[in-house]
Amino acid sequence: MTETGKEKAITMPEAENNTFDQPCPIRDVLDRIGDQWSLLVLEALGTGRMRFNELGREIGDISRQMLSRTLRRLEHDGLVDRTIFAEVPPRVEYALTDLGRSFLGPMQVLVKWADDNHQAICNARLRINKHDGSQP
Amino acid sequence: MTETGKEKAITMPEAENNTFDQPCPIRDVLDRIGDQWSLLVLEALGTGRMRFNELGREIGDISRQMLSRTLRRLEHDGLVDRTIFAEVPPRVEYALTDLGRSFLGPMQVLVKWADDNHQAICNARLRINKHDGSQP
DNA sequence: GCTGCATGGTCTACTATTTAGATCAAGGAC
DNA sequence: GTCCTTGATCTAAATAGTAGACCATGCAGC
Repeated sequence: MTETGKEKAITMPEAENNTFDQPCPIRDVLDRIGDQWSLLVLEALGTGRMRFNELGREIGDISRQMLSRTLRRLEHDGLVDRTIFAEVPPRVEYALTDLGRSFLGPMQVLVKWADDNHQAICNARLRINKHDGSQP
Repeated sequence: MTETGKEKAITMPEAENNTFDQPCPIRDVLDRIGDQWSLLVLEALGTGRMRFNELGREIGDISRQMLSRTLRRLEHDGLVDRTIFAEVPPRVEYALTDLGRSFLGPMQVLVKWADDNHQAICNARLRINKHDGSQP
């Protein structure tokens, strides 16, 4: 079950879904950036170019595989640029492209909302929502 | 090995993480709305109040379990309001709260970006990114 | 009177994704 | 010679998500 001959996304990172049969572009784009890590990676890169492990340290709790995969996807989508320096030990730097930078604005709006409404959300969470069907 | 600082108790819907030891509110909020489904649910509810199955049909490919879980979480976070009508067959309607509605603006910005840049992303995807170590 | 349908979920069994940790390659420090 | 560094990748195990069966309830049809 674990290593059966199914070549899925783990074994073939290159063979991602390239067919754009998504009816709506929003859905298509949200499928990519709406995951756990992409926003965080883009936010981290918003502060400037970074190396792989530096990025991992900045985000804190991302596994190397997911960092690698997320970066590859963002690069593939044209949001992130990857530069390899032929040094030893190897150095690889990641930076936002123009397209990637254009995303910072919308993301900042989102982050601002999160910041502004964090307290309200905390309050809602602390209020025990008992749905015992209290019908007046 | 068991729990090293990061507990995301999604497996236990009742016992959600109520401790706010997240250093940054952005991270805390993004952990909730930055998943596959929350955005889509909020977007769907943005058009008006809806019943459970209606919502599922609108989104299309969400499992009932995830829809239920996502709605419960959004309700718990105070973004969505749940109204049960004591009828048979049972009727449950979901609607955005004021807090939930306040999120529509930021989301629209995001959706607009997705819409505007969908083509650029498609172009980037179609361009085969071969990283054969071509250093300048 | 009994069966079947509709709704809003939940439970279970399976599948897919994510993680943790080992490993790799290659040059430099010791 | 041995170990350290970096940027990954591979494997095995844990976790998250899916599809579909199932539940309760009142009414329509037989």
